[in-house]
Amino acid sequence: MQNRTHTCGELRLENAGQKVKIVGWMENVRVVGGNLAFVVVRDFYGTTQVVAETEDMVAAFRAINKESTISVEGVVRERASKNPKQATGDIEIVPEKLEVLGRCRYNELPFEINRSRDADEATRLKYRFLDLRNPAVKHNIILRCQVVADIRRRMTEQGFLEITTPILTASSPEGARDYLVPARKHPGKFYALPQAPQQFKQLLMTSGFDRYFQIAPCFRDEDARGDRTPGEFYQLDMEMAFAEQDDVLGVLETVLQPVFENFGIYKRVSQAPFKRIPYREAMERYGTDKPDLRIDLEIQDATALLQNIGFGPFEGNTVKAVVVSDFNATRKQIDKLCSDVEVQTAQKSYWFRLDEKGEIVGGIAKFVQPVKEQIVAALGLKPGCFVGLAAGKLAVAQKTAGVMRSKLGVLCPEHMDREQYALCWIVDFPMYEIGEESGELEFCHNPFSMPAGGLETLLKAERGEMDPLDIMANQYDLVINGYESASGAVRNHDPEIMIKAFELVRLGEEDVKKKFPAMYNAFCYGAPPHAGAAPGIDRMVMLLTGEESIREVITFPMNQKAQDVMMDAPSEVTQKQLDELHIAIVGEVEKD
RNA sequence: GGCCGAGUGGUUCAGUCGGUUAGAACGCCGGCCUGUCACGCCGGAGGUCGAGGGUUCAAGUCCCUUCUCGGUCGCCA
Repeated sequence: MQNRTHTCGELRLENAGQKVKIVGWMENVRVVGGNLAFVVVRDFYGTTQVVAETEDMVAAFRAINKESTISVEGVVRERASKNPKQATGDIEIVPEKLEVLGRCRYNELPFEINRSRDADEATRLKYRFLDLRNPAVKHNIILRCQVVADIRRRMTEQGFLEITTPILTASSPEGARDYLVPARKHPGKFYALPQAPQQFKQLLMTSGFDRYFQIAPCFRDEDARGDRTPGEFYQLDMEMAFAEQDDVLGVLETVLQPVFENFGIYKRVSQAPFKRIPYREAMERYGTDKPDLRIDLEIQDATALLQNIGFGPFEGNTVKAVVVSDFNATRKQIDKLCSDVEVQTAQKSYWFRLDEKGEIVGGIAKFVQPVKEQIVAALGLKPGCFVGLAAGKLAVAQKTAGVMRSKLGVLCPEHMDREQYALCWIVDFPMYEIGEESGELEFCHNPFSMPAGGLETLLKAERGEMDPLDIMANQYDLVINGYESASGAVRNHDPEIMIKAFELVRLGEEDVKKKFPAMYNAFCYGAPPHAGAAPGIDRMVMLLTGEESIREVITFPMNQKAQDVMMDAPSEVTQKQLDELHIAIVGEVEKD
């Protein structure tokens, strides 16, 4: 027999009596006596039990280190004692021939395969090839493949073409830090890895490809987070010509809603069309542009009532309140909540409660007491309510209250129905904002978005007939359970509007040409109105699997410092390589 | 770069107020065991307590410095 006849997941009772050959990793040997041992063989598909019944065979298996790859030829037999927990638990193989295919040279592993998730993450990443042998770890990667395949199918069914775009391209002047690649043939010049295929997909639109998508790698040299991998990540990048916002939202609803229903750990999923919440409303009600709608709490304004009660931090400030009914957390939990909020926002937060008798107690109760009747009426308070408070300039108070809201959701399960996917669109983002550093008008997100109302709106702002801060962009984010999961826009395809949009931030035609030469040039040759978006694949799979770390859904992730400890990247290169690239290392550097 | 947390046999952790020979579980090695399936029972090996310095009669424990990892803020059009 040359190849395996069956995988380790497929033998059943009806195979009893057959002569078979399986191959896989020797997961475990349970010796039950001098001439009886049970051996577990694992491959991609499952595990199968092999029973050694002679002294020689027991000794042969015992001589092999666990996790070696072996092949076993033998006869399938019904088990004397079946295991209902195992798919192949009705049968076992009585071996006739045992062969070691790939010896594991170590009898102790860095971690036990089936408990690898308990091991230190640095160790897991260094031995990721072993970590991935764990079916629980492997499962996330398999699911990711299935999700990507499903997305491809649904996009293709809707007439989208998958087109790949260059990985070596030009550095783009805005946004994240670029990864640079020195150009050997052009001393002193660099390619950059794309932060997204943004410009290429817009160029494809001007070329007449009506519907484009790509499961696209994106590269950004920014620091990692639990939900953000450093270096590289994947997006479902898509764009449609002659399309508007509703067309894009409709396509993504058609694609993503079933993905969450079919692959998610939670079976309840928002039905399309998803709720659309204007940016300003989201900030007002949830204190964030990525609200977790699984939490039923909303932020209320308490400025008029509480600003002048003589409590210092409220004076002259906006005051936002989060009311939680039937609150029963402990004082210790409240203190923890406030300190967590402070860590995350660098802002103090305040609180009081209504006890069972309806008396105002705790926190800043003393200050609130004089306006008790008004506040109870205005916020609709009942006995047992908790009121979390945040103060500051409008945006600060909103943001702080928003963080408080999400932490209160976690603290109070009765206000957060966790086991579901709550999807919504945040729409109508402002086009401009006042930059924190510059104090001047700047683009809020990206300059590719079409301002709502087009040229006419920009001209009004220019003439002083409207506040540029009130100009909305045709831009939208998909938010799932509090995670920003996609970002998109109706693009600005009109050079004239583009220039005007840039003029409002003290730039002009020359800057547009310099920053986006290909796109500007292309748009001067007749561009279709177009719109698109880019949902993040990694983050989506993370939500589908319920993982809290994005690294659990990436096959070979880097650590927080953007190092691949398995491959030892980044690493030093030879002087010859540097010379060819005209690169000199200057200053202090860490030596490996 | 700031802040928070962690670092103790191969792995995951415990270690009280600074005080005997630093413990446990899993793994490993040896022995016993004829139906195990997280096999069981008995025995054994395995530790510069991340590193360096300090305080002390005495440091895993207290202090300082530093390294590594994770979380978070900045950052991520």
